[in-house]
Amino acid sequence: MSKTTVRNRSPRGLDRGDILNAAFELFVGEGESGFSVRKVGARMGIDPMTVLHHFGSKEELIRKIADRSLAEMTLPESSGDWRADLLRVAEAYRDLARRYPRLFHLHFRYNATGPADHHSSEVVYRALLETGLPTAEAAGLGLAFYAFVLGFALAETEGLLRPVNDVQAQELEALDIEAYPGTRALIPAFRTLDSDAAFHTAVGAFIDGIETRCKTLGSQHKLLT
Amino acid sequence: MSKTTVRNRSPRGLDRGDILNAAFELFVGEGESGFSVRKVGARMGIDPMTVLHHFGSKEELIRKIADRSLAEMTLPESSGDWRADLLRVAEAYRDLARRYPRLFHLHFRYNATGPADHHSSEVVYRALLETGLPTAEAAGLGLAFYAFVLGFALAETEGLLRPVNDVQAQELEALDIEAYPGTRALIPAFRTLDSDAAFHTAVGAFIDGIETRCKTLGSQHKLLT
DNA sequence: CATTTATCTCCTACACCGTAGAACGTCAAG
DNA sequence: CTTGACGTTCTACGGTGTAGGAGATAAATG
Repeated sequence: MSKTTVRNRSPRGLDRGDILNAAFELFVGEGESGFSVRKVGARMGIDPMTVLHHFGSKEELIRKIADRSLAEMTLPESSGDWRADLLRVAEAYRDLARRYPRLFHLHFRYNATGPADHHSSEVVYRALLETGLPTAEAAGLGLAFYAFVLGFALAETEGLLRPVNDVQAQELEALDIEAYPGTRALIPAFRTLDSDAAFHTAVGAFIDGIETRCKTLGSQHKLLT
Repeated sequence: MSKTTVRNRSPRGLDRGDILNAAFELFVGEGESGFSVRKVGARMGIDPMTVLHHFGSKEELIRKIADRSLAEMTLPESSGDWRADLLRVAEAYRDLARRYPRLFHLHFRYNATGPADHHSSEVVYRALLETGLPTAEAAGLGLAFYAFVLGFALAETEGLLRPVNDVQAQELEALDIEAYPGTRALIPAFRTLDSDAAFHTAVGAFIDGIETRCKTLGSQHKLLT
């Protein structure tokens, strides 16, 4: 019955987990462009090919790195208050993005292929089912909520929600006031932008919109019965 | 006055735009991982270093590629109906993502550093100002809307909104029904997922939520005066 | 015990990458 | 014509992922 023998301790005391840790740290520290299998090997004092032997390819190693960071996320359980649950999931992802900004874009690349982190998505789906929406809408809105949260978090790590500095403000001031009145009017707001406030307002708006949708469908349902 | 002499026709009839076109096609066809300066040179029958001479570095060439795809986007003008305007901007980005799926993630990377495509963001900002929200909220919600739209579009290109196939469905069926009742209940909905519907429902919900926010602030304002 | 077998680790080698630096050719201006 | 700026190419360097094979080591089997 020992077709696949997996050693828990390798000859040189190397553990897959140790290599993954080193790779994780390198990725977190240097970003994807500065990440290489050879550097991981160098950090561990082992041959690069040993790294690849344990993970198959660079691609799969990076996937494991992404999984590892997801595992560090502390997710709330469903509480029965679906609005609060959605907000907490969003906050959890945002926290993760802020903790590992150079890593976060991976969750778009890999989570996408199939819901890997079932735990957090379960919270989202359960919350949406609690609203009483039909399953088709709950599924679509659940995934869209996911995409929204990931999008906001990624945009934030990429700097989109940082207050604009003097140089950027002057660039915006240079825009034609006839063609860009809205942008011009908002320049002071961009300078003092509060990303926390933007996050909570936006997530709150989305949640409010879901609630509105429930009421709309609810009243339609009433009319039909 | 001819301090900087820029030839409109180079010795071999090469145009910066032609190189950019070739690079663009290569990127669209092969994706970022299959993209290289050397391949661009090969496609044009020129030395790779000539490519770099015109664009400075691979990084900047990719930035130009991203700009180029943005330029192809057809954006609506502000119509006075802010809800319709927001929806149209969202649709425009979603279209762009579907047209160039291997390219779209670049907009997260580069647009983020500063609102490059002022035209589309102007439509968004003007729409939000029309709602009567205070400028601080309009700015935050505008950027969040942007992030949401980019996030949805990127998630869609990465496959997050595709209907799950038999294999994926079986993976989900294997989840513990006690721990994952929500996910399990939605499996049929995931199999027949309609990404168009999800998009419109989600964007609609966000817009509804913004409207709710307006009313809330409006009534508060009434109370104070 | 000895022997086989599976696994781990390392080495070498290959094809590819971005790009610095210098050389060369070509064109417009003086 | 001379001069100088610019476009193009060549060469070379240090880096990359990883295929293939050779040893080393431990466990399974006789």
